Amino acid sequence: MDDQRAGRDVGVDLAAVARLLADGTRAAFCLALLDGRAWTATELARYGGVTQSTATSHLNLLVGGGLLVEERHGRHRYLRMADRRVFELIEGLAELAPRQPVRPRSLTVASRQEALLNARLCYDHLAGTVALAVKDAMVERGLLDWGPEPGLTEAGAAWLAEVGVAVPASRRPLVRACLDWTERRTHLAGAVGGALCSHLLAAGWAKRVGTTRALTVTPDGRRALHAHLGLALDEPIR
Amino acid sequence: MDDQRAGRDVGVDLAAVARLLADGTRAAFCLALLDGRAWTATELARYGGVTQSTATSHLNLLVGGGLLVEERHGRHRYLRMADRRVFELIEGLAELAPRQPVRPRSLTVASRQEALLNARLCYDHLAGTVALAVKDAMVERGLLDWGPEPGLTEAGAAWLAEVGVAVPASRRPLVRACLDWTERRTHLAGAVGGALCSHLLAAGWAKRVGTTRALTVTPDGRRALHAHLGLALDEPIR
DNA sequence: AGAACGCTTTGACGGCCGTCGAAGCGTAAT
DNA sequence: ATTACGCTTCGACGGCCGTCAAAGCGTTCT
Repeated sequence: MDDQRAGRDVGVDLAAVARLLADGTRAAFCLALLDGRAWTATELARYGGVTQSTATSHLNLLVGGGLLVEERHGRHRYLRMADRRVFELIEGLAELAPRQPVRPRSLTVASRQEALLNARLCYDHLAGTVALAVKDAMVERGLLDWGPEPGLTEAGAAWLAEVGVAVPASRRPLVRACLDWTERRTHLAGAVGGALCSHLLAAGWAKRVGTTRALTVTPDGRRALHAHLGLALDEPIR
Repeated sequence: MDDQRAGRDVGVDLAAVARLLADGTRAAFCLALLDGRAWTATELARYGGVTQSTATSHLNLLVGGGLLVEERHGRHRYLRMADRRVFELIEGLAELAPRQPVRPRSLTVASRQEALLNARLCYDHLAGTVALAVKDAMVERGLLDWGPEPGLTEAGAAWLAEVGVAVPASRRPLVRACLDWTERRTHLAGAVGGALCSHLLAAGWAKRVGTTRALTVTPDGRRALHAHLGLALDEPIR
């Protein structure tokens, strides 16, 4: 009997899916897409540090394997996660993955990494540990509902007005939960998240680090967050 | 700038874990180990259709990567899943994996493991033909959603309460699809699967056969399954 | 003591696949 | 029309890794 090869005849090809994520570049793409947004092929190529041709072949594989879905608009190819199950798969992998304490090649790179983990832009809102702290504090104070369907409370609306955050009216949902790929928790997105982040920058409470997506909270910002949210942020390690 | 390679410096090495499962032989090993038992290296080699030396190197990788744990007893090397997270990872992969049509198994092989095929423990829940029958009946009665994203319906929650199954609250997903390596189909896992199985044993509806993973459904159990699910189980062939 | 068994090590072979540059194609901007 | 841009295709290179046979080591059986 060729029952000997039974293991290879299993009706499900696990390895085919795993192989899609077994490459560093493709894994990096998926980690980037964990933010739930749609990225263009070029953005992903740059993020992964590969040429466009390389990115194209990777993206073909990921789309063909059903992990990503694409939308063509003009000369752009937008890519996003196909399914909630894919999010969960990536999360499961991340849980078991070895954490490499990021090997700093230079001090500037190291501090930039630090800043990225601490606070950064995710689309148009705040991400990183600071974002999580802000969200937690807002939930704590009853400004946000953070159940299965996140929303802004009345107290939250009043608080925004008091702080001076104007939320532009749009069809965009007020509050959304965005998954953070460094912390693997959700932070505040949606119209409120965007407006709050704009205010942080406009009021000089946070500044962008160079041209990257990294942010630093200014001393003014720390004072303001403490005053309005009772938040005590540590000095960034420099 | 070397911000270009930002995606590669993320502190989590997803690809390292995925690479462990990206090989057909290693994937076959993991599918075999999905039954929660400890297999010897030789059993796995035979199951995967490779030589012992090949199996050794694969097992070293899987143990080194933290997916499996080993126990040495005399000249035997026993291997089993390291963690519940590993089970869930494999299940998650199986959900997304391409399905190949199952080719019919020979009668001799089919009758050989009749007892195991009928009902057995898979990790902490029920597996085998009985498990499939239970799952199918639950889906039939609208107690479970069994689409791409399996879930418990309201009727399902009510049914559990009526039957007397208490599902402990945890971060664990309520309902999961677990791949059955004998049937090549998915059965009920997750918190509900575990709780249901506990109840079967606690209520005397099923009993373990000796110290193995095999189960028999008691007459009481058959009556109960018929009453609650309209399930007509045949007498076990023995 | 001797034989059988389970597993590991070593070395060599072969194939798969990720990478790039260059050229090509279609869309959008000027 | 012309240019720029985003993406794809092609061909070639190179490295990684899964595979086996054979020899070796330690344990258990007779």
